[in-house]
Amino acid sequence: MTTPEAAAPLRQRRKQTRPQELLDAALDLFVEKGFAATRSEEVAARAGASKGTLYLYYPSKEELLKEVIRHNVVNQIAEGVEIIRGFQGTSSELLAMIIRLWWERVGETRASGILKLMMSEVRNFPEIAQFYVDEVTQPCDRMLGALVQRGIDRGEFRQVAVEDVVHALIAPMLFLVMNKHSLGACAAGAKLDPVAVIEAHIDLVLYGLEPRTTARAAKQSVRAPARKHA
Amino acid sequence: MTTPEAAAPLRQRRKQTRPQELLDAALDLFVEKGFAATRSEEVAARAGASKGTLYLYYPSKEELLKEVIRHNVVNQIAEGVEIIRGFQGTSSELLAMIIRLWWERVGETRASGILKLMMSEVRNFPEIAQFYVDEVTQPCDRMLGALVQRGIDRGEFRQVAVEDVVHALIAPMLFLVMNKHSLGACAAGAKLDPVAVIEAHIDLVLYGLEPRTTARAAKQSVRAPARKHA
DNA sequence: TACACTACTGACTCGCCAGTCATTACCGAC
DNA sequence: GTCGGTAATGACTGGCGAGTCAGTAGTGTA
Repeated sequence: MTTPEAAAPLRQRRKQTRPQELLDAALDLFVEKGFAATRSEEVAARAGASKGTLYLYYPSKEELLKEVIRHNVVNQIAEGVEIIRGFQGTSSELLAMIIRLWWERVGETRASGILKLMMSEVRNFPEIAQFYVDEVTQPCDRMLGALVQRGIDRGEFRQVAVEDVVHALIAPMLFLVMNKHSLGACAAGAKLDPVAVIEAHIDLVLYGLEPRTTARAAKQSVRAPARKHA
Repeated sequence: MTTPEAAAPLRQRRKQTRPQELLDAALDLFVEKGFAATRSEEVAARAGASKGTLYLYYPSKEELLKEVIRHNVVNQIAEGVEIIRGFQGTSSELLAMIIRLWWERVGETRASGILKLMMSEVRNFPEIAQFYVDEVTQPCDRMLGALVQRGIDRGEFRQVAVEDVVHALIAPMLFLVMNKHSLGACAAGAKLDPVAVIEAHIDLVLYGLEPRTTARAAKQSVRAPARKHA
């Protein structure tokens, strides 16, 4: 029962770092347990603060959620746009690079939790949904759409329904992120090897996008009776 | 203040149909609002019953959730296995058929909500997670793995990392279901055309799986420095 | 050392909701 | 029709958790 010689103060005054620490704790817990099932005191505790401190920085649990989203969504798009604009190589290389880069910068990081959070909670917060669609989903679709169109224009990709192919491209990223934050995180035998899946996806898709050069390829594709898009 | 001439009884006795009605109501609400944010009285109300009636059939909210999962998961796999076993045509046709059929029988129906429910809630219920992985995820992976392997064995598909390709195949299904139950359900401009995306996916993937016949195809694929699987 | 200022704390309040159970309404048997 | 059994009800309780605020402890200044 002795006092440690260099006892840290029981209360720490860290006005500068609190907001970020609280946001990080909130993101982790909201992703793990869901918004409604997370108690605000837990968030504070994980950030090393008390409940009162949390409410000092964020006026309500819902505002905290909104701030978590806003904070983690900013800057996720601009970088990708710049990369595409300045890129010199083939569209295949560019597409593969963008996919790998996204996984490295977002998929593997804490920020990927935002995706799960959106999918899980968004129907209870329609304003957040609209914000996310406008600021993330649509810019992202446009960016990838431009990339695929670039490939078609340069003769590197065959003619495809750009908009729909974009969604088929994105899907495995969502799949991996959801796995990481749900089944993969808590059930035996459900954890995937993200890099392997990504490489399989890139391989499949780039080959699938190549201009058709064989007679067999041109006619053997199994088509549906009707297509919506040209 | 007159009594209607053919007044329906204020209390309806329907012991046979109650459980199913309660499960349906619970599934809808859990998918829409999340488990924790759904009040048990809401579930009862949507099923046209009172809270007491709900607890007459299910001992707790959590048991209700488990029953919702169990009830909707049964029989989802067996049918697919039978179709594959008896199929005579090419593996491409089979793969395309399975994907379209799944969308028709599961993706488009209320049962697809189970997928969102699992993704969103499962970390709070590890036993459910394990049950789902054992009963759904893994059988499904094995089934599709067998299908892809069939294609490779018959020379219809090129050599690929079967396990990883399977996940790349499944991903757009998850993507569409999540869209349907989250952003697509509540934000303007986020709704997808599932059939178009599925057809783009099938087209891309079947072409991507074809044996490589051109010299260009064999060498131009953009490969990662290292692959985990053979 | 003393003081003023402010970041921080956690016991408290109050409303909400899971789960209960005494009462009520329905229905088939006679 | 009436009676016994049971399906259904909803007011009630107990506990939990979001949000508050009077008090406390750290920090800069003189």
